[in-house]
Amino acid sequence: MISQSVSKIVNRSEIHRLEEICFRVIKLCNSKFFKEGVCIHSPVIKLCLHDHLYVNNSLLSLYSKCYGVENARQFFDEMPHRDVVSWTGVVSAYVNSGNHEDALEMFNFMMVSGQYPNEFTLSSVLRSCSALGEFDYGARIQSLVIKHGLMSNPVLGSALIDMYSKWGFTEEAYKLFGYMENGDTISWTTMISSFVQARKWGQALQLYICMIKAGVHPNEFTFVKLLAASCFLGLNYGKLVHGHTIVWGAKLNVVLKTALVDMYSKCQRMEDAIKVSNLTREHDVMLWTAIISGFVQNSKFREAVAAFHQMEVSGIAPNNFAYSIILNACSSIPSLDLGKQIHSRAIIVRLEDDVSVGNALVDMYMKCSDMVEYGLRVFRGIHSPNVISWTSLIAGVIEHGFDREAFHFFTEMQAAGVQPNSLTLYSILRACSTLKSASQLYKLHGYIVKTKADKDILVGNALVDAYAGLGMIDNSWHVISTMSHRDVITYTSLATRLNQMGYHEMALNIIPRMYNDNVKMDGFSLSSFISASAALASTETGKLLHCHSVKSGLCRWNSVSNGLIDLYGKCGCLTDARRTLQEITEPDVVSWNGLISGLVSNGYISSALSAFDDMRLTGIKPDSVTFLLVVFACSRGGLPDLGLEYFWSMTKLHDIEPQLDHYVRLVDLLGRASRLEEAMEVIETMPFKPNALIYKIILGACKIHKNVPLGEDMARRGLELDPSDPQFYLLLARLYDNTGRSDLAERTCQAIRERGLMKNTDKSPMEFKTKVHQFVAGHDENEVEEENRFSYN
DNA sequence: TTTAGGTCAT
Repeated sequence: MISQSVSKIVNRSEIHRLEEICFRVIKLCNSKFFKEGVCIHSPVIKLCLHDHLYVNNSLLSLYSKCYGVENARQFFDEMPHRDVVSWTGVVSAYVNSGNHEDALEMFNFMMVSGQYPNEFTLSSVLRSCSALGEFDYGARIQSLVIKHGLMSNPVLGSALIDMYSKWGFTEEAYKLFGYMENGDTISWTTMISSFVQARKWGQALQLYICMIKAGVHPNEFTFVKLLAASCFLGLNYGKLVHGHTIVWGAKLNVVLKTALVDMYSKCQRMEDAIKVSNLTREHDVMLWTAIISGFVQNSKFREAVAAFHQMEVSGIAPNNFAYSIILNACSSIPSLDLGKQIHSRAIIVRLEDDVSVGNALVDMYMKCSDMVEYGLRVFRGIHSPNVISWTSLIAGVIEHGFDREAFHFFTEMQAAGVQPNSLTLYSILRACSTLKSASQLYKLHGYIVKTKADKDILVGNALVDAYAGLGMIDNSWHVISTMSHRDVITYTSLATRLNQMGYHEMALNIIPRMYNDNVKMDGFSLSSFISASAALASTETGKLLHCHSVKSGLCRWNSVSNGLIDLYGKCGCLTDARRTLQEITEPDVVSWNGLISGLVSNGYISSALSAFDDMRLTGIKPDSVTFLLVVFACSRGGLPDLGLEYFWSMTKLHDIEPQLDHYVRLVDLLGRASRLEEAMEVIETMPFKPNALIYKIILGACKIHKNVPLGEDMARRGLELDPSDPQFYLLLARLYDNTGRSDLAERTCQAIRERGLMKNTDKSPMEFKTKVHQFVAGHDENEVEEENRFSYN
């Protein structure tokens, strides 16, 4: 219709009138942005109005919107005359299409041509500087802004604030904001956005309060940013901001709804999130993605899958974000079947090549499949793997126990020009501990110091833990001393490692270091310290830690109270152990196991079995550890039939499959009760290969029951398993001694010396001999008991 | 011809 009217006018050769009408039509097309507008570019118009600047500038704008920036550029090049609007038009065309390099190049041409920029040009150029991180260029533009006296222009002010914020210079941005008089909604919102980007949530909210006081009206843009801050400030702030959106009459568009959904889901209020999303019918791909993500964050995986399906049914195609999130849900469930289904859909919708989807697939296969091959195959299919792809791969192979391969991938990643980030380093440092590779650790440490990656506490903590995992405690402390700050994880991981190595006193010495460093204990660290005190049977330290747990309220953590029960049990303070259990609001199976263990190891067999009954009466189901304890209790209490009953009740009543340890206890139970034949039958029929301990137990029992042939057989079978274990000889020597065959006992001790088995111990041959005689004198329980002693932690 | 907003991952 437009082209017809224009043609009619051309035929009548009313050129002046045409100019005016064309100008208006183009303006209309520009503002309405409807496709019919493109007919205006017909050659007739171009010929007739070839040197009409205003018309051409409008046409340029239309070209960039309808035909893309390249055509706009071509049109610009053909223009006989250009003014600041023409130049700005083509610069902003490049900016809007994301061609920031070309935008800056065009701006350079403009300056060379002698054309002065205006505020419109400068704000466009600032956007490009911001996007490209062109610090010096941006600073030059700022000086132009100052030179032209445009600092008070709110548009330029906002663009400068935005640029400084994107570079991470929040303070400079705030200074600029302070210089601006008459800030408008946009400049205030930009500054709030700057604080949010810098993770200064509280300052963002404070600035909002100042904004209201200054009489500037917030709008939906402002609230979107405030809601992002509220996610981290907590639900009360989020609700307050939500209330303000209503008070200030902000338009509940799909963007504001998405921000509200995100806030409620991050505050674990999915019901409210859904309620908000249903307030209006408008849903787009980002809103749906936020909803799906919310369900995943709140571990509602079924609902997440349902929402994904609902989104598709509503006619909105899930994008790469939605696919990544739903694959993440598959990893968390974990469900390989669902993951495979989503994978095939991603292929159908051609999102397979998207790097985010690829990364999520690598992660999903690594977490859901028993084999690393699937994940590796997906990884190899990613065109340009980024640091997240590599980290998913490395963390995945480490999880599958391929620590050595992780190092190969780490090297390959760097060779491909991808630099590791904190999480990559965190993962690879874990592999160092597992591989016990000090040389790799030194290399990594060097790299970390060089790249200043240790500024991230995650990396610093991983380094501390890696050195401690290799037993290099001094190096751990050295790293700690070089860290800019330390947190509770720094000290807890070190304490845990020290406990694992048996350096319990060193673990306890961390407490004053933490105190001096103003690092507060949490439930995890306190549990570690309690466990160190328990291992040392240190009632004094234990009681101090108990006091601390009550004062700090950390006794609410079951792991803390359970540690205390264990501690009191090991110290023989069974009244305290029982009281601690009674003070727990909801004791769990570990709490009860702790009490039973304490009672058994202190010889209170009937009390231990009563505690087992009490536990079941309170509705707590016993676990496999409980049965190790009760069978052991029966063994020590000389109650073989009851022990057998408990043992068989595991499968019959409690659906717990006995493990090798349970069979060891069972053999011990029967051996102590002189039921050696039954014990041997257990060994022959159990679904596990006997271990050395089980032979030692029978061998010990043979001594008591003076069964030399069986004892010799057990020693022979045991030595087949481990010929270098001197205990078999020692136990055999005891058996011979006990049956009056001191000649054979002496010959057996001789064998120990001849075979050089003493080097495995710290003791001299004489001490060994004495020890053997000590056994004979009746203290013989200790030697096997040492290994046989129950440890449930 | 110019300025501010929402969904993902290791």
